[in-house]
Formats: sequence, structure tokens, C-alpha cells
Amino acid sequence: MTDPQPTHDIEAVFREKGIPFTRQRRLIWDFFAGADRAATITEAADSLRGDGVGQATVYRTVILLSDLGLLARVQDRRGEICYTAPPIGHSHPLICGVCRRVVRFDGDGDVKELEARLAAATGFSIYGHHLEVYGICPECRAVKEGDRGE
Amino acid sequence: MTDPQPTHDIEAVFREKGIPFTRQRRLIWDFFAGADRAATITEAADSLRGDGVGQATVYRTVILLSDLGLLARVQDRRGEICYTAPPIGHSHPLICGVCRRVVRFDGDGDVKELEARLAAATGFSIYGHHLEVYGICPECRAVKEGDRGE
DNA sequence: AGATGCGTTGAGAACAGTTCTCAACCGTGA
DNA sequence: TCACGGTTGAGAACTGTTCTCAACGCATCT
Repeated sequence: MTDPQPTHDIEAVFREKGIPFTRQRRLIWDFFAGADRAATITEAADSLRGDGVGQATVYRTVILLSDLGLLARVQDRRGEICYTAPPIGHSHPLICGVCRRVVRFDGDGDVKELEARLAAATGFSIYGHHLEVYGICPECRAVKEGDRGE
Repeated sequence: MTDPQPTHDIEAVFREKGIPFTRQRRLIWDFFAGADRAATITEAADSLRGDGVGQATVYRTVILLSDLGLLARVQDRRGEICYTAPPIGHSHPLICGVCRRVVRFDGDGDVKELEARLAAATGFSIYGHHLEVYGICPECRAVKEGDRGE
């Protein structure tokens, strides 16, 4: 379980593809990359409204970043769709279902082997997978136990 | 990779919980359980409209069945939300990204071990995971190759 | 520096999917 | 038979997402 390396140098990715890295895109990227937990599009839009970033731009940029593989879509305990960065180097999220904090891990060894077995057994050609693990982080567990509530 | 046992006897599950198993619920359940591929709520509603099942009822029932763990939410290649039965006995879906056919497998051994390692490394108490594997089934691959198109 | 062109942006309209509301309905138990 | 509680269908309401289009920003060319 090696730590996946964090995503640096998004600008290089954009430059390489000839896509402009605008002020708005930087702000949106910073929002997700700077957060230590998954955030919804609505949260990003609300937070960046003051900086003059339109909601449509947030939607467009999240799609763009997702297509580039710079943002991964996950969901919290209530099934709410959130996005989190950076999944580069192929890692998987361990998400706190309460506070949405995300810890990334590289569980690929485990899945690769499974995929090979599946391909052999079913004849499918496997092109990907989606693995999220859900838990409660130590902090949230502590709070919960203090509360004595669910 | 053992085959997960199919879900029998939904009625018993309902009875046990004291939830009425109505005509509409049966129809909706039959729709998903009878399909060999994941289906959207819209598809279910369209298909059952003729049988006098309202759209709201389909939504309500899908939520109900999901809560009971009788229906699992997955997504196809385009990110469309679909539901598939039966996930009982804890299995995972291998989904054809083209035709949405679902083959279920029991990859739990693999994930359980990973979860234990994660819990130890992060201090999270793990309560669940979500694993989907995507592929193209042999049939769709054949069609695609015949077409010579992507 | 000024002109040109192309992709990006923001505001708001449009749209789609989902949830809510409420009166009618159904089945069960008395 | 009657009363009751949960379920249902139709449509309204709501929410999140996408589309439209004119204005803008930035790079390039003159």
C-alpha cells in the first residue's frame, strides 16, 4: 500500500494538451486540490462565486478535469456526488462517510489480479474499475462517541 | 471466485420486516430481477407504465429495495445511474459498458484483506466499500469488431 | 500599438430527473 | 360492514445540470 504521489503541475498537463489554463480553471482546481475532503459542485460554485466564477464554468471545468483524470467522482454516505483530487497514478479513495475526508491508497495490486481472473472467467475485456472504501475517520468516531448519538 | 447465490424469496424479506409486498412492488422487483442487465429508473417506469405503475412508485420502490439491500446502484460507461439485482450475499458487478449486462462475482476475499490493511494504516473504521469492474462483454466486442467502428 | 480570431466565460433560460402533495384506493382487522 | 393505516397515481414543485448567446480575454499577426 504505497502512497500515491500527489498531483503536481496541472499547468503542464493543460499546456501539453494545448488547453488554456485560465484564472477560473485555476481557482476551481485549487478549490478541489486544496480541500482535504471531497466536495460537491454546488459547494465549489458557492465558494467561488465571490471570485467571479460562474456556476456553468464550475460544471464545465469539473467535467474537463474529470476527463483529464485530474478529478475523481465519489459519493458520501448519503449518496451525494462529490469530487476529489488527485487520483493521478491510479489510486483509490478511502472516504470518511461523515466528514468526507479522503485518504488515497493504491490498491491496484489487489484489483489487477482480480481483473485478470474475471477476464479469464467471463471473456469480458476489462477496461477499468471503480473502487471506493467507506469508513469513519478517527476524528469523527471520537466526536460520535462523545455525543453518544448516531 | 464463487458464484453468489441469487436472491430468492423477496416476499419473505418484506414479510419479516412487516412491509407490504404489493402488486406494484412485485412488478418493479420482477423488472429488475428479471433483467440480465442493469436498468435505469426511467426504463423501469416506461416499461411498467402499461401495467398501471406510476413513476413516483417506481422511485419510491427503488429506494425501498436499495435500503433493503435488494438492489444495487451502478453506472454505465456514460455515467448513467442504473440499478441491478440481486446483490444479496455481497457480490460485485462486472458491467458491460456498452450493453450494461451485469455479471456478478464475489470478490470479497480480495477486498476484505485490503480493508484490514487500510484500517490498520489509517485508523478508519471501515464500514463498506463499493467495487465495480467495467468491461466489454464478448458479444459487444464481436459487434464492435464487425462494425469496425468505435 | 492596433486589429483579428478563437476559445472561454457568466447570466439566465431551458431541460431532465427526482421529490413532494394530496386525494383516492386497497387490504386488514374489528 | 366499517374504520384505519399504509400505498398509490397524477401532476405540481423543486433541484441539479446543461444549453444559449453575447461579452470577454488572450494570443497571434500586421
